[in-house]
Amino acid sequence: MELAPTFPSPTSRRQSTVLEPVLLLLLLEKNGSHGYDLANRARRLSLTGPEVEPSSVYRCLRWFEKEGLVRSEWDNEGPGASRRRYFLTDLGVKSLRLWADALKRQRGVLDEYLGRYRMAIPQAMAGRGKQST
Amino acid sequence: MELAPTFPSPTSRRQSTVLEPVLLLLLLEKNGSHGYDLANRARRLSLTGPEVEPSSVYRCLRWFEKEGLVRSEWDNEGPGASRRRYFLTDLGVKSLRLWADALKRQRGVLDEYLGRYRMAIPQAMAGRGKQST
DNA sequence: GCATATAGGTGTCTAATGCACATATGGACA
DNA sequence: TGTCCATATGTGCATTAGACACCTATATGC
Repeated sequence: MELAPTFPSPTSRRQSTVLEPVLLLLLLEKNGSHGYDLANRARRLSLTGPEVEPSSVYRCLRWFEKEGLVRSEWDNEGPGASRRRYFLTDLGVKSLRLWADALKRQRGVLDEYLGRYRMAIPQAMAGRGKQST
Repeated sequence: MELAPTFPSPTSRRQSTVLEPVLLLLLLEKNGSHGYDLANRARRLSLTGPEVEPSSVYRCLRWFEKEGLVRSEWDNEGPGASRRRYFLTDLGVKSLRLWADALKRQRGVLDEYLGRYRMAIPQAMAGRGKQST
């Protein structure tokens, strides 16, 4: 548990609870991506801050493959170390669709949350002596 | 990790990673709430489905108190078992404000995610033979 | 030779939390 | 009286995610 998301964070270091839908979308956008590239592109879409652990990405991708959401193949072409390229399966696309539906609902809840927050916070500010920020 | 949020969920049962801001807002809306009531009201604002474990709520509230985000007092008035009433402290309000800021950013990321999803999904549907739904 | 960027991992420990279970009060009802 | 249910608050255990440290390998620049 965290005091607040971007706080000095007392003990916890929990990161992306929502890596899965991000990786699935990035694969939909560019099928055949490899882990290192996905880890870099995931930062822009990360719901929990711009930090994305590459090791978490690799593990997630292996889990995807075990569950049949992606298949992979080695790519030894080009310079540098070999890349393992990942490709979405039909099941992967289906999973992504379910994730997207859930995230739409989440956005609805988020809107309700923020609306209620805006309704409730002014009184609290007044009642406690108008703290700044 | 989950295949998808509302899937038959193979192994995991992870619930609300975002209980904290919900409870803080509910306390702002009705200061002096008790855990059982918060658990019921939290279902409407839960980002991960309508299930909210009361035990998680109680544990979260005790953690809040330990961290100084709330203070509590026993209420033996009225019928039934005693309630422990919780009151936000200034630190609790501050934490809520930080959470709200983070959730605003999250909604921005969510918007980008859903926009990119809508851009990318039609091609995938066409390329794979227009699956239904 | 050595650092750095790219690329892909494993091992381990901690924190979150779902589930089962324990406790107590008071009302309904037979 | 006894039993059941709703309210109300918790604890203990086992599973799980994930942060961090660490390891390997290739190619390029200095």
